[in-house]
Amino acid sequence: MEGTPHILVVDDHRDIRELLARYLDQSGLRVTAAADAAEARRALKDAAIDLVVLDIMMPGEDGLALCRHLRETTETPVILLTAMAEETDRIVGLEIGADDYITKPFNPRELLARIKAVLRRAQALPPGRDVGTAGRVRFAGWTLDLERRELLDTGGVVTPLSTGEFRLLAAFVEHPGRVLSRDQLIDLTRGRAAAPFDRSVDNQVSRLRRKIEPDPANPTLIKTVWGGGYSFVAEVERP
Amino acid sequence: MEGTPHILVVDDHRDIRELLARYLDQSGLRVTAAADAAEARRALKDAAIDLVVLDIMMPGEDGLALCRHLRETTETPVILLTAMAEETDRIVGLEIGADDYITKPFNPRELLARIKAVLRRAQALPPGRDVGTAGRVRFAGWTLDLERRELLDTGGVVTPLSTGEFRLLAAFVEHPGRVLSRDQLIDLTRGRAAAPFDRSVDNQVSRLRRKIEPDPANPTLIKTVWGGGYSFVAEVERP
DNA sequence: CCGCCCTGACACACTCTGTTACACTTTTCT
DNA sequence: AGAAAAGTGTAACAGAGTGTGTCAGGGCGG
Repeated sequence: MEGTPHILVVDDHRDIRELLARYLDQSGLRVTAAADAAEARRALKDAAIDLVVLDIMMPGEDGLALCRHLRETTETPVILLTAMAEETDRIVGLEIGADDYITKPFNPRELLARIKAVLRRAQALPPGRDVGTAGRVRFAGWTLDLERRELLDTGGVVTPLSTGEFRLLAAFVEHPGRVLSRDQLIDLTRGRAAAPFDRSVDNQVSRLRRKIEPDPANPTLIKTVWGGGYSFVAEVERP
Repeated sequence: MEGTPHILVVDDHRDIRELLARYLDQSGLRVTAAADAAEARRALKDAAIDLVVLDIMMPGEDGLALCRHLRETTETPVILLTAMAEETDRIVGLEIGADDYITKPFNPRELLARIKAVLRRAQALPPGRDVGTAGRVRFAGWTLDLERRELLDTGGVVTPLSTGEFRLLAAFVEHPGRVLSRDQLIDLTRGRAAAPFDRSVDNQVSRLRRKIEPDPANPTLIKTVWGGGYSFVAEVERP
């Protein structure tokens, strides 16, 4: 998220859409407006949207469906607009993964406050798209090139990694020292939920250890946390 | 945060406090209640709190002050309770760093939905250097590396600790000289409540003593407090 | 001194994890 | 396109980590 945050407003009511766009624009945010889900998807594809304000009551594709899709495929925060203070709608919205919601009629100032709150929370999140900052990281003598997806040893020789191994290692490198559950690792590496008795992570970890651990039988880089998951304990340097 | 999330409810009104505690408890969460900021601070110190529900209108230390303190010193999410739908209060609350707020009177179901939403977000992993207050501590010749989850003797040789042993030792090191009940230890090490006749802590203490005590039969580091729990009496240095 | 409760130690059952093998899918090569 | 290779998920087994039950020993109150 560089410079001014870019907000996408999705609402089929032209007056509300334009009112919001103008107000947010005057408040120093960049705004793109969309009248339906299709337009919204186009905007999300073309621009680097930082946050979506979404009316859930829309003709055609439902707002909730779009919200769900957003949550499944991206990290972009969503604030829902609900037409009425229908409580079940609210709860469904939050459970579907929206970051916040606000009921019409609402005060633009309050919406702005919520936008800022959500953006502040999301600011710590990775700028998934701009690979420019990805670059290289070093740990325990290894160098991982996140752009070229290559792992180099001290001599600069490439150690081949499969896609899954690379993603797993990248996930670890992005969260050093933190215990990551199998659920979280599956989410980070493949963006989907885990199956009930999913052992695939164990397998990938085992394969990765064989490639990067000095002694795979006594791991010093990827530690197992019994009943919790795995933790990448190596010191990570970002140049 | 593993196991059931532990919620701290802070409200000076006894009826609201107990109503909330009961409702959240029945919803499968663990709950601790506090009547004022002092109690709240104590609870935050003693237990591993995952989220705080905080009334901002309280006698003595202001709720907002406690909120600010939380945000400055920890990552624990906060949901504010505001007595009236005073808009400025709302915005001030969000800008102070609360993760959400709800105005009284409120529906417990909605609060529950918000709690779940905030917890889900908190679990969504801000990347990067998020190791918290980790580091190294030294005691009685041992060095415990909280990041790498390793225990080193005077010669720098690693003494293998299981996950449970490491967590127990970490809990002791974080609260030196303090008597910790079995309940508290289970909360701190596994984030869940204790079973009625839980002897697992005794067992873990026994196993840990065998590894770190010079003479496990006469413990000098982990002292037993008859009828109270255990106390880590070694001097802890944090560099 | 005696009964009671709490604690330490041990054994065992159970759960979780590492590894291997293999089937299935995807990619690469010809 | 088909065949070969690599990558990946599932199943199975062995081993380590952990919780529970039991018994013995020691503190505490009578």
